[in-house]
Amino acid sequence: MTSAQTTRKKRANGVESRERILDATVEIAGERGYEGTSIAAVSAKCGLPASSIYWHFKDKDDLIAAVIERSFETWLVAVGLPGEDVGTPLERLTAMAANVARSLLDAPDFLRLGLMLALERRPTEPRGRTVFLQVRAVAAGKIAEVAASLFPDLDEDALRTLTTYAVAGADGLFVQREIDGAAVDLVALFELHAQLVHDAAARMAARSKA
Amino acid sequence: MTSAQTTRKKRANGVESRERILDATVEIAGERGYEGTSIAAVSAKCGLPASSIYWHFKDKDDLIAAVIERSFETWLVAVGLPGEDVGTPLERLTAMAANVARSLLDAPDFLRLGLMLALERRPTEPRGRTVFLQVRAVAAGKIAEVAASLFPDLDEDALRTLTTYAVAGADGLFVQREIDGAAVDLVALFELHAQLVHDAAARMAARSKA
Amino acid sequence: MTSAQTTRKKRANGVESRERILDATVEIAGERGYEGTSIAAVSAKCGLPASSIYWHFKDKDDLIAAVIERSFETWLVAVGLPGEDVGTPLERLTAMAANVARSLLDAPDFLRLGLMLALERRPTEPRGRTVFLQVRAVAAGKIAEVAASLFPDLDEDALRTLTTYAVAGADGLFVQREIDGAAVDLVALFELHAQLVHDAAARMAARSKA
Amino acid sequence: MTSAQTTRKKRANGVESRERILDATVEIAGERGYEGTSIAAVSAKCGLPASSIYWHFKDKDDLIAAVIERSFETWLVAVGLPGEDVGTPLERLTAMAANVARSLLDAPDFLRLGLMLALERRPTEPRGRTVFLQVRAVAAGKIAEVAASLFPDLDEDALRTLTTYAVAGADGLFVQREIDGAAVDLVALFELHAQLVHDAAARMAARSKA
DNA sequence: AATGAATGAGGATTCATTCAT
DNA sequence: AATGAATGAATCCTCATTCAT
Repeated sequence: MTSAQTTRKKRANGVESRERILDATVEIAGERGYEGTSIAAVSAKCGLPASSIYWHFKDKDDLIAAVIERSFETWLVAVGLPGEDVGTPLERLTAMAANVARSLLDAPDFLRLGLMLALERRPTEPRGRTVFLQVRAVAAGKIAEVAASLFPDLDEDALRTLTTYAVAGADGLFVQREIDGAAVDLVALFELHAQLVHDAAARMAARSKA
Repeated sequence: MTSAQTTRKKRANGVESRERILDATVEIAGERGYEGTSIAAVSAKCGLPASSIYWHFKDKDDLIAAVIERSFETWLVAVGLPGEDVGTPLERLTAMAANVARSLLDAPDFLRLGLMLALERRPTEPRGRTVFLQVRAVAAGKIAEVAASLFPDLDEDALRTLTTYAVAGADGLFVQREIDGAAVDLVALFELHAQLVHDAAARMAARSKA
Repeated sequence: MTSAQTTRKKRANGVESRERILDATVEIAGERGYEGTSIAAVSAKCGLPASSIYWHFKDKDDLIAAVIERSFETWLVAVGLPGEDVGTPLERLTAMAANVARSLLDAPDFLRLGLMLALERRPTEPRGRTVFLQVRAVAAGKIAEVAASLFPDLDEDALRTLTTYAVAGADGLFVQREIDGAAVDLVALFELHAQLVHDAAARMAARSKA
Repeated sequence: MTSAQTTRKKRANGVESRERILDATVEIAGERGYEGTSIAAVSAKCGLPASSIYWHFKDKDDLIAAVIERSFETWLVAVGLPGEDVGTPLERLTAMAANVARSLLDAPDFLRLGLMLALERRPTEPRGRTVFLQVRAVAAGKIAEVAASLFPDLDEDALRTLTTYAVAGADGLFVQREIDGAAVDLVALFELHAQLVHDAAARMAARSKA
């Protein structure tokens, strides 16, 4: 423990301040979206003056993009890796879906905030939206990978359709959960989703082969 | 040409003004969401001064709620009635889904705006959000009705699960279309969705009977 | 009872509307003063649209002046005439003071509103202020009359000083009552005031005579 | 001349800005009361933009309360301490009254503004009104102290009555001066007031003793 | 690494008033 | 005698951002 820490307790810990700002922003942006997130509100919530926020982030856009980035990374860790390659394709898909569902129960802010941004169509697209779409493309890529490895016979078109449908379903179920809260059994619905996607993939793969 | 038309814009017709305001608001709110919709922007787009907007609507909340209500009604008309009772359940479901998909390509304002509001969690819920959720419940009800008539053996639990899944899928696909634009073949994806929901329903009904 | 009154109940009774507007204005202006009184608020309270208020009154200034005038007239009736010429000067003064005090217990709006206006110093004096000052001059004149008749030896200077002091005391006690409410025994204080003014008058008259 | 003075007005001194805002507000609020005081007008008079005013004061309420507080403190200094304990009670009371009268000729802003606020009865009491009433209670307390020391025989009831009467008289005379301007010899009237209060006190003390 | 103070633009909303009907 | 609709100016206040320290 340095003397600076003991006596002042506030001797400039840049990293910690940055983190405090992001924490505050996540909370507010998750509540009120992009426009609804004001620097003043973030400042009030994190205790640092507004001008300090500008020391850590170029502008509001930058701040929100950073929030999405950080939240996505956190989520990626929470979902975990695809897991071992055991069981039938259906078993493996179902396990993965349940895993994702559980990770979404903590309502990752990047998804809620990102979807809000994605639905907007403002002339100058916020950087946060771009980040979200990239991040989402990464996720879609992983899904496509798994699908391709489980059903090698799928042609490219079918693969894209399935991936789109799989991601869309995940989004929709997440929205449902946001709206109806605990009344929605997210894990069960994701398992159902996995099964239906699996069936569709099997059918498409069979047709492709023929 | 009446004198009213000649004098132009002065001493105007209340109903028409109201409509003009709603038209302008739909456009802006669809683009920028709740907070991003400024009364000044609406005023600029519809040509009426901001103070006149307040003659027709109590406040911004009221205005946006009205927009959602009207847009939903327009959409309901656009989707049309469930259609005739012909064909197999699968054919009928697929036709309905395609219908919904097409209607969403045209008049999706209430959905985009509504989803944005639904994703927010602000402490004092905007009236627009409430309206959207009600309106959405109406839509879910209709779906449940159709499902119950096509698969009378479904128990209540299965019915609720299926409805939730069907609505969630629709939301998700709509979001996908908003994000990726024309690259997404909304009609095809809705047809796929209809098929998967149908298969799931058939399976559940069979299990229920047994 | 005419058929119009029976069937419609709202067949244009100008006088009654005017009265309703004044009633509403008195309440609001008494609460919030001149600037705080908005036509919209008056309209909301009396049920008539704002434009109707402008049918009855030229503008806001006119409306408020009318309120003060009417309230003063009501009050004049409530105070009543100076009463019979019986008893010693002190007795008569005390009786008058008690009378005034009792009339002020209903907190006549013209006084509260008038004092608010009187304390303002805006560049263009509201007509309501002028009306109040006139009305107040009338009241001061009556007091001077009584004093002159009770103490004929008072010279003009002394008379003016006494009148000013008497009126000022009344104002001050009224303000006190407004601030502290029922905790102030207005009648007792007015009686004390009457006695002190009486003593001062007697002393001055004696000095004048000498 | 320091660089700060040369750059002029930029990168300014917080305390001084605050003071400038208060100065401007005192002038305007003294003229037009609470509602009549617009932030835009204050901004114009003090040279700082409206948004800067909000850096120093939470809102208009806060600003006006601060004005009253400061003006009262200024006034307290201007009235000065009760002075030395010399002369008869009457002489001392008269000297104090003249002192107060003179101070009211100079720095009466808090009183004029405060009385305006005191006369209002709006549902949500402005903080400025609360501050004024507190401040006024302090003043009344000092008067009661002096009275008690000059007439130790006064019982509590008499003391309260006298204090109320003394304060009310001061208010009323101040109002009179505001209305009639220089035509009112405030010092002379305060001396008369002091004498009458003195006589009343003496009488009450005698009665109390008996 | 931080922050007190400032600022112009813009936010929603209310104002007193008008006028055709 | 009354009113629905409109309107420009003003209201209070918040916005994102800057910059000297």
